[in-house]
Amino acid sequence: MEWAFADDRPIYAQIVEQIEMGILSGECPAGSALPSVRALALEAEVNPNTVQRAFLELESLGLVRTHRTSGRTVTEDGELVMAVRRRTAQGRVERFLADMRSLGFDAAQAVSLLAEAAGQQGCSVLGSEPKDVR
Amino acid sequence: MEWAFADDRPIYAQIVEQIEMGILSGECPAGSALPSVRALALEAEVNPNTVQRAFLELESLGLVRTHRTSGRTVTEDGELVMAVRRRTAQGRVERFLADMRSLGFDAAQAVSLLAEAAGQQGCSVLGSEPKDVR
DNA sequence: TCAATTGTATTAAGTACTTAGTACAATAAT
DNA sequence: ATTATTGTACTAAGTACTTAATACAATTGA
Repeated sequence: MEWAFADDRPIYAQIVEQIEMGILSGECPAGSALPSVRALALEAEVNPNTVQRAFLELESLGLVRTHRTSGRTVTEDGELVMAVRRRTAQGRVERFLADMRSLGFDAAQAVSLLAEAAGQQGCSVLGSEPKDVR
Repeated sequence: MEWAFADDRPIYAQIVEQIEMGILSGECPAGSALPSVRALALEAEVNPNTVQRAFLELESLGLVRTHRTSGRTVTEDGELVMAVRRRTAQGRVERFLADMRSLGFDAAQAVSLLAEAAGQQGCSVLGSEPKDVR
């Protein structure tokens, strides 16, 4: 993992998101070990307290389990992981549509632009006048 | 405008974004007047200093002009507005693709999910196993 | 001319995030 | 048993964001 952080959001929140994504995408399989608080703090070059806070949130989400003195592991509840993944994906989709609507692109145009960027065909509507979708 | 703010990002940044979107979408036409610092502070129920800071950033973006004692107006540089709109839209598209990739969806699946949510047809891949796209 | 409105500047205080440094309890490994 | 590693807890300090409360300069408009 790279552990690069933007400065427009708390670091602990970005650690939560990056680990969560690793779990949801299957990069960190169910039951696999996570780095210790101190090890991750060294690797990501942040304070141990910040890592601790991130882990606490991941536990409250149910995605991570703590074993008193033998570190943390990814949850083995595959159902939960899949449910969170579905919900997160749905949220991203809706946020994208809302963002594009704010920019004056309707849903069909958003799909076109995405398909185009995804390497599929599609004529560009990027230069078109904004639609009034309010 | 509604002026609702999330608590995970500075308020001034959210004001910048909402006004910027209004300009980029054409809701606030070129040359149109913007509310005064005090008026917007009242309307959005935030401190005038916070509004002032947001306006300063909009000016540095070139989207807003200040007239010493007669308020602020949207820039009349239509070329700039369109350029920013294109760049912003492209950024949203790329962020969405990156987010979906982190969740284990490839570009084609991202397009499918978006088309589905946009009201068009398309079979759901939301429940599928994550693809390893790293 | 005069009052109101506008942008702007300043100081002070409170909260959240982050870092630094230290310490303790529990358990795994030797 | 002893050592090392783990999670956890705590205090202190610095920075950024926000609010509050004023104040001043410039210009508009009656």
